[in-house]
Amino acid sequence: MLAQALQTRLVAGEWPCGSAMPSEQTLADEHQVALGTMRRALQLLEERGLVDRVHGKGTFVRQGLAGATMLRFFRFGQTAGEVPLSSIVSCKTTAASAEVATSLQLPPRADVIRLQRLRLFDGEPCLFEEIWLPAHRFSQLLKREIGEWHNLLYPFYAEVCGVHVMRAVDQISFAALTAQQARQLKLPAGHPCAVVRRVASDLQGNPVEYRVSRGDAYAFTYSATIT
Amino acid sequence: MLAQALQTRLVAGEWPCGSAMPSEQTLADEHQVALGTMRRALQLLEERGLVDRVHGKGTFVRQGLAGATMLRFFRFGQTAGEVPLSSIVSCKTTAASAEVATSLQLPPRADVIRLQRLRLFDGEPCLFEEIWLPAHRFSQLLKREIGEWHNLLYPFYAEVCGVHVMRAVDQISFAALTAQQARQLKLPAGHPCAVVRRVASDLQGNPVEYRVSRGDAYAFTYSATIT
DNA sequence: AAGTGGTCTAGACCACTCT
DNA sequence: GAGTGGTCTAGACCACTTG
Repeated sequence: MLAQALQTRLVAGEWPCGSAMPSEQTLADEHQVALGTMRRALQLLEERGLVDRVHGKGTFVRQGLAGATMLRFFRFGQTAGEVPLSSIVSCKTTAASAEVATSLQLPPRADVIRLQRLRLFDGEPCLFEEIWLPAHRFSQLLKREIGEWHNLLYPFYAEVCGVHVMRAVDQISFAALTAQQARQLKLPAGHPCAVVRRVASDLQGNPVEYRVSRGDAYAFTYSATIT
Repeated sequence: MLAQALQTRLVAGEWPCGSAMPSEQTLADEHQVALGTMRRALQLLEERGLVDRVHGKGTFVRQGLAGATMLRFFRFGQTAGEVPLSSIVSCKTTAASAEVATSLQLPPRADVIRLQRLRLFDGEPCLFEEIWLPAHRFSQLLKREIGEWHNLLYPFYAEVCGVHVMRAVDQISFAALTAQQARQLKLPAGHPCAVVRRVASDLQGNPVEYRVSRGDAYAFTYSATIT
């Protein structure tokens, strides 16, 4: 398939994230196919979320996810598009647990960076996040002061470590808060909470972040459409 | 847009649910466009979930949803594809509450059929459902004995009332069980439960069913992908 | 004005399904 | 073998963006 050949070139990094690809005609010539065929292949890449096509401008390699997407699961009263403040609770390098190693496709007890982060709305804690990152790809992160970190991590990963998050899979379940989690969220221990386990991946499909977010179950909301 | 013109013919009921549409060439002639143009229009209709295209056979108007889809939100130990048994708890005609009338786009206090249904796995109750249907479209339902009802309601709606459910929007939240709900599910009152509010619509986009399903929050699971 | 993607044409050939 | 959708070609013209 032509689209697959194009995707291989793209994933190999031939065109940097955010840059414009060659025009349809140029690519068609390079692959020695008709223009219409190349158009169809590029449309497939757009459907797969790998590129953005803009009429009159060109075809661009996607930049990556913005990162404010966790709040689509909760209603805390924030207005649309508003990003809650973040507070890094802890940040240290450690050995991956079995759960973390499996999720990140790392060998057992591999080095990972472990973050704990609290997200605040109106000064009140609303989300408690634990985040694990493969140490070998994120070492640059530790050279930055905590105060320099952005509220949105994904663009920060791209800027500091060159890691572009292109895709995330969220697994939602439900549990009771432990005493430690409850303390962070200023809720009683045992309070019901929604748990979102996320594995984020880069363009090559390699997992680059494992994140577990917890928030008040009664603030949870989500909509899904079946067709 | 050509696809819109085709969709209008389809929604008007020109080709019955499940039947084959005319071939690409025939449709292209009817609309006086080139074959390739009609192909793309049909591909759009397939992306919108209105038709199924089968290589070598033809293009078919979609039958509607099967209906076993509520269990994609829960893990009760059932094996894949297995449909849990249903037990109708009550069935009566009543006046729509504000919530129900709004969801079904009916005038206030319009006549609706109200069902209560328990879904069972291994003899144990796992889901409690309340279902409201517009009385004017589902009057045939009341002429059937409860024992004749199928476990899957959507194909039953189609068979008995000619109503084909093509699309459903699920709104998920969490709450505590009321005493009555808890009794049905054999759980303690106040136990956390996942609530799925569903509005199901037909081909024309008219809402035809409003359903609220409740199950043990600790059995809840769902996966979503962000791109 | 030049370059881009979006739509459309009028064919050709291939792969699949059914009788 | 007849009929279907799937892929591809080699153009034409239009709409949008930028210098």
